[in-house]
Amino acid sequence: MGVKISTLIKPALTEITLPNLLGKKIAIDAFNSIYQFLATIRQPDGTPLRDHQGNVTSHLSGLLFRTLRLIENDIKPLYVFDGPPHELKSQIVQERREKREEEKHKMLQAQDEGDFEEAMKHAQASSKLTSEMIEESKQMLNYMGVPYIEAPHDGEAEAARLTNEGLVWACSSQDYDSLLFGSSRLVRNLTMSRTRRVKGTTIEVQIEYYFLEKVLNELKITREQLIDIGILVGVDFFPGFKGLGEKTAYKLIKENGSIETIINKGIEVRNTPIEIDLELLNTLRKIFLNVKKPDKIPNFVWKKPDEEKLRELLIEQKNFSEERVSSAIKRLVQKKSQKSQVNLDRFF
DNA sequence: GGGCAGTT
DNA sequence: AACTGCCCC
Repeated sequence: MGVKISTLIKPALTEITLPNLLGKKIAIDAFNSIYQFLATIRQPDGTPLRDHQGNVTSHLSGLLFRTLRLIENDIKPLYVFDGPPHELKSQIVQERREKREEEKHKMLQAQDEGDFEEAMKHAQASSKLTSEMIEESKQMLNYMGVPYIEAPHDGEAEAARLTNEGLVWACSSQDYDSLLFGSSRLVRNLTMSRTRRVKGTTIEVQIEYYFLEKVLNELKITREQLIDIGILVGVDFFPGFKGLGEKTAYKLIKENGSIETIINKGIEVRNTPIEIDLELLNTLRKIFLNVKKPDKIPNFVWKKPDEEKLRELLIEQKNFSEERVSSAIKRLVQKKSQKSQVNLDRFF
């Protein structure tokens, strides 16, 4: 659950395709990506893919084939995992845990009643990434020869830092938080652009590219003000204010400049004055503005896959079909076809 | 989400 | 070649 500013920053959106990212290193928010696979790769009644022992394997299937797709398009993925969370995040995490429990009940109920569509909805909302899933994802990436790092704290913060240090070209996540962390470039929907079926209707899914400078120029605000907007609507470290969405938050910041002014003027939203402890406000801003550097500079390389280990993990342990794994490995090892460079100078 | 085969 | 539907584990 990232910061809800999608409508606000839409005017700064640039649509791109995979060939536009040819040769680029991309820091992928691992947690966000793996969670997405776990939530979406399911049978029509909401049941995820499982191995013979009943362990969920949806995340591995998604991660394997997505990563493969990127490599085939000459994109260099680097997965960034979350490190220990900030103490302010724990509270929000607890709330999400409770919400998941509720959703699980609703899913089981819907399955009993035979309402598969309803079951699917709640199955997705009750998805939980376990530490085992994280560990085996790392292991598989290792065998694939794809690098990953663990962030000092927030994965998106580290991905933003890597982008701004020039160690990768952009970061990729479905959430917009990396922009608050100052990332100059954010890529969303990092997948083959194609039509997808959502609730009976087909929609075109395009890769989205956001350039922070363009976002700030369009909105005519500073990054500090973008962070204030985030705090008002809610971020991973603070729930925001009830009834205060992105439109109102933008209007308030545009008119008043900062949260302090809003507080001082005693501005009310839905008959409730906006109040936040100034020390907390300062702490929240610092989380986004002073991203901690890791103790040692991350060193990442893309290697040849370990075919034997990959086969052992996926075929023997996770019961993937031999044919699928063999073809995946073949694609992984094969010298990538030379793709024509698509000039994007006018955007970048 | 992505592979793949069957269809137009 | 584009599109649809089913399956993957």
